[in-house]
Amino acid sequence: MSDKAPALHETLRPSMGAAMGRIHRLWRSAINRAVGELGMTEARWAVLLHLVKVGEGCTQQVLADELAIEMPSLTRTLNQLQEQELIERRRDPADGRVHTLWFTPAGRQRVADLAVHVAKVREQIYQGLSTEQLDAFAEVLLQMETNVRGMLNPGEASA
Amino acid sequence: MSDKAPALHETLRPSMGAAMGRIHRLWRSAINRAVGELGMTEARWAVLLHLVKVGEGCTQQVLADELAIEMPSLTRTLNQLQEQELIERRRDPADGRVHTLWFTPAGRQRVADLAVHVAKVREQIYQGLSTEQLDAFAEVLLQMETNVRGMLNPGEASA
DNA sequence: CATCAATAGTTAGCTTGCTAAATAATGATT
DNA sequence: AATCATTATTTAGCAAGCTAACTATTGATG
Repeated sequence: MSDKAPALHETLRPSMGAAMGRIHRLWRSAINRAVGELGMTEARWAVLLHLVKVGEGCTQQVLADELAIEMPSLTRTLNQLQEQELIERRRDPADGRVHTLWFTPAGRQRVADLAVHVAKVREQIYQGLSTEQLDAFAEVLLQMETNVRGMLNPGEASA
Repeated sequence: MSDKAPALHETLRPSMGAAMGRIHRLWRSAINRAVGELGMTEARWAVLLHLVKVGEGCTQQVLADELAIEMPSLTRTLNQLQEQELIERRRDPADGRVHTLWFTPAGRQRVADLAVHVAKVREQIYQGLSTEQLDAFAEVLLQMETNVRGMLNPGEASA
């Protein structure tokens, strides 16, 4: 018993970034499967979800930052969502460079429909995990996101 | 005190999948920045790292599953690594369909060099988090990975 | 008010994920 | 031995991330 197997974190912690990568790919695949029939992909769903989160009327810049994707990626996905008539861009009368983003009525309805499907995937991924575990997990995610954002943008206030 | 703000997990837990997506993108960006000078990308680094993990001599199939990517994605990245003379494919004499994967001496050295750079990123991402938090986090990651893999491949033993 | 740097968004083209279909080798069955 | 399904890998082409470079608008400065 003097030389027992290394503790979990000793073997896993070095590659938790890679683990998040794997889980993200697997999860994306599960979401794509769940929402595909509604003409949706994980990328499009993520945009809709984050638009709910930051609130209608925001700029593309703000939404891209919230999603942690670059503007050109967002532009393409917004084009698709606009094509599907789920969102619309409106020029800001106060600043001609800016587009603000809004749901169409169909878009708002679609978000509600999708949320049901996504919730099912969520439940399955959380299986076997306690509320305490999930809370602790959420807290670490928050801290990590703050840390990486700070690392990539060294000269920025965090709020 | 009857109507206080919702607990952290109440607001965050619904979108932890999205949070992992954001963190993965941000982390990938940080890794790309850290290893770019060595002619490396996060995708290539991940392949090297997982080849260390599963061990030389494994098949592409096994490595792809471990990485949670599809075979065609792996094929392309292996081509690049072979081009850089960091790994080599050997035909399995016992089964002509199979390629087994091996590091070149340069490849083994490169992994060691890269690990140093990646470790620096890791330290920054783990800032402000205790050993206990990271252990708990690792455990939840493990469970989630098991859950999603099970969800995507319903008819498979897990080990 | 003319110019010039900064900002929001787009376009073009690369990387790396994916699925579908092709190729090649194996193993089971007649 | 000939055929046929299965398995490992590759090829081809789409999806969605990225950077670099472009356009249009703003706002600051001479």
